[in-house]
Amino acid sequence: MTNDFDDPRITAVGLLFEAHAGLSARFTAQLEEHGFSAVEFEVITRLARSPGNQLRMTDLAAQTSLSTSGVTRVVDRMERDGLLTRRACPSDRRSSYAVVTPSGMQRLDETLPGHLQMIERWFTGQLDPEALSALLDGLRRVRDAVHPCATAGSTDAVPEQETSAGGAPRA
Amino acid sequence: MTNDFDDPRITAVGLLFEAHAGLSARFTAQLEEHGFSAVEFEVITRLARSPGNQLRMTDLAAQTSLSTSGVTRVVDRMERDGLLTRRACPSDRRSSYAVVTPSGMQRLDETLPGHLQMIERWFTGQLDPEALSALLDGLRRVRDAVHPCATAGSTDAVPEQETSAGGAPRA
DNA sequence: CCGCTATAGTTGCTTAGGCAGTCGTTGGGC
DNA sequence: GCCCAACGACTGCCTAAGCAACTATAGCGG
Repeated sequence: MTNDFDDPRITAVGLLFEAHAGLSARFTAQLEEHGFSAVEFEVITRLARSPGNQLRMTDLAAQTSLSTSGVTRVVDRMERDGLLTRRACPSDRRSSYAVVTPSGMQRLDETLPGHLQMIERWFTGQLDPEALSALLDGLRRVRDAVHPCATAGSTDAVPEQETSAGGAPRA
Repeated sequence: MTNDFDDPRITAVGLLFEAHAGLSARFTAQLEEHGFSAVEFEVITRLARSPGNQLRMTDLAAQTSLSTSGVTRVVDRMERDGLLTRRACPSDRRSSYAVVTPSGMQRLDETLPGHLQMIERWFTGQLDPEALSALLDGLRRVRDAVHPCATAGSTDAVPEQETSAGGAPRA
């Protein structure tokens, strides 16, 4: 059999993907304790850090890796659960906003500290500061290269904010 | 609003997840040109690098991040497409092997060079050697920490092989 | 040797999410 | 002011995949 499967490039990808999968699993477990799926948590987080705790559906789709129909459905669920509300956009009657409800903010506040602990425990705390920053530098380079322009979202509205989870200002 | 959302830990995770998402998207596009989904490619790769180009269904489930029922269905599809076959396990009549067919190997051989190019183009080639190895070191540390023991798979059969995509021997 | 528990694989049911098509809205060209 | 292409959101239909239930086998204890 061809041994191309042992190529170091494959190994590298394997490492990245497994680290991602492992972290995802840990996070998912903790988030579920608070009634969030990973997607829901991402959605509510993106909303919560946006001005007015709201975003237009399309922009939300751009910032998450969901399609617009995916966003419609997630917001449906979260609205049903009382975490979000839809609000009509006054300036464009086609658009609507997804807004975090007080109850949603509360759930998020309850969830966040634990989530940060998980990140520290399984990710950032695993490395000494310089190793961590080397890792992040590398990731940033890769991220910028593959940047699907998907995560950037609402690009014309906030051109320089990049990803906002890995935005230039502090990353 | 609480500004915990700007926490550098969140940023770090964002970076890792976005790099992953971006690479996934690139790879998926290229793999689809050869008729593979990402999952199918992972499955056939794991099989192809196993002795005899085969694995028991359970071991395959352990090595991929699929459940056993997930594996059943993927193998169903790939068998239907002529890429794999099921073979009864002589020593345990409950088990069955998934085996890569010659046709499957051929498709894989056609796909692999392009895939390696994609990896190089979007990932490993983005960094100079030392930055890359720093990145990989960091990822390995994280991966080992979160190691879900899922990707390790067939642990009792091949205890030291780790993940085989990021195995110790060469990673 | 018999039965009991654990294991391998499959299947029914359910949910998530994508694509493509629809409907209402907008804004530019004339 | 009118028309039409583009856009935002939503819905129908489909596939993927997980959980739990089920079947068949294995291997151990008595």
